[in-house]
Amino acid sequence: METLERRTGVALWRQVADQIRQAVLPGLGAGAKLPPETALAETFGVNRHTVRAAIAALEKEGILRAEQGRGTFVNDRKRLRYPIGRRTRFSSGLENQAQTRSGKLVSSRTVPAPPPVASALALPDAASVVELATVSSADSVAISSATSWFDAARFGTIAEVYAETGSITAALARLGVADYTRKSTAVEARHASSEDLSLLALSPGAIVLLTRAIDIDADGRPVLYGESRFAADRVELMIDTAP
Amino acid sequence: METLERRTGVALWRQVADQIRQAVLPGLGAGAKLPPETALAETFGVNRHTVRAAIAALEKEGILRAEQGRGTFVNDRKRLRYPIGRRTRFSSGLENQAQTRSGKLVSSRTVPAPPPVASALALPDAASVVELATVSSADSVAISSATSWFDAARFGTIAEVYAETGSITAALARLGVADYTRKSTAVEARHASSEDLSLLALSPGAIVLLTRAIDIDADGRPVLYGESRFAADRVELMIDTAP
DNA sequence: TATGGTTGTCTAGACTAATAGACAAATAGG
DNA sequence: CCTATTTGTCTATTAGTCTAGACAACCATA
Repeated sequence: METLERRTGVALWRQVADQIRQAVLPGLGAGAKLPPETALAETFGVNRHTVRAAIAALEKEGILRAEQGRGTFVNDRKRLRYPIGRRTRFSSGLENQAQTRSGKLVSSRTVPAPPPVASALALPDAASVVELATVSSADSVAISSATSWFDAARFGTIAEVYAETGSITAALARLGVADYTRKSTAVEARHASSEDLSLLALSPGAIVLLTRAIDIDADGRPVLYGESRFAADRVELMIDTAP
Repeated sequence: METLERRTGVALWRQVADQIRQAVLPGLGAGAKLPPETALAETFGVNRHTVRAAIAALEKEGILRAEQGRGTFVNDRKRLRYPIGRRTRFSSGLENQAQTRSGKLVSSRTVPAPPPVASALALPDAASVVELATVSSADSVAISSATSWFDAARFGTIAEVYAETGSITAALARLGVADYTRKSTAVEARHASSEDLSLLALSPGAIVLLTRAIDIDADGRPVLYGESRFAADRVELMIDTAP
């Protein structure tokens, strides 16, 4: 617990905040009272002001709430479980966990396929692809920010259709893809970029889960290559490996 | 190129180092030459000395090598792809990507099952379980730190057997589980705890991919519940959703 | 209402991080 | 052998982080 490292480029208050978030909070229920600042300062071996900076950061993230004279308390914030399997769909995957789900088009453009995209979609190198930037939300909380690429020859109008429907599944259906399945998913984790910070309304230093996925139609043809960045403090990925 | 965030408790030189490691190096092969410090400073929008601090950190990590008068070069160390599917195994999953794989027992103890463990293993609430803390490495680089729980009534001696073999698969085989498959896997991402920082030799602020998994035997009985924490800068998870 | 416990605010000083500029030292190429 | 390029070292200044102490503001409760 008290293993903080100095002179490593990460401020002590941020290390304390990270440890409180992941080590202290899981042991306490929602609404529980945090130990007083002086006690935390002693257990972490830092000054009380350093603990205060950590708590202020966690307060801005919305997971703590300090009340003068009473103490500091844990806000309830459970993570959504986002299922990933052969039939991965944003909306239906969260339908039991959120009242409303929505997708918003941030931007779209048609570009020559970058090499990894061309290879994922099995297109020639200079092929034209539609690039969609979207943000998906559940109960009006932004969950993920995604960039998706589609073969422009086959799905040239998908941006307009997505803007109307707010759903990839619905947009593909209207463009003739009755069904599609997940071919592969890779997962990484990194610090959120400044763009994702604003799209997902995160605080600096926040983590995103990044998935890179290929979806194929019933004939096995790739229809979509996408990179999704999930706010790691709002979502966990539930991987379904059932046959 | 991503923008840098100021006043977030993470020093600019560390952010630059993280971005060079994650974004710049994958685009360059082993032995490639990095752009000169002045050019990097300009693209990142920081002072040359800040870039130098970042390069010095990456040099200490062993992934860069600066030579006066010539330039700075990549020592290559690409991310491993760790496959997750119905038959997830540490060693065989990485056999094509690393010369040597090994598992080391950090500690073990027998405890009453915490509620989530009992529920995952389908055991009564007060059942006794063996808790194993292990670190797995590939080519002598620590890849993941794991905590695994086993029914003590069935696998009471697994700690000793694991310590000998360095492999969960081998240990289970010797205890009568000829085969097992992955029932479920959940993936989260978080900042590394101080314990994982030291076990995985990471720098503070580093990210880990956390998987929580249940493995079952041929009869469908849970044999193991485990939490693995992968160093996110060394591994990506490759999810196999094939039938 | 008096008291002890807790968070909020302020000041001050030591240390770390970031910027800026100048020049030395080593290398590669003409 | 020059010259341009690149990394290495040094000094100085400004901004941010951490520590230390003191006290105010607020709350619960005896």
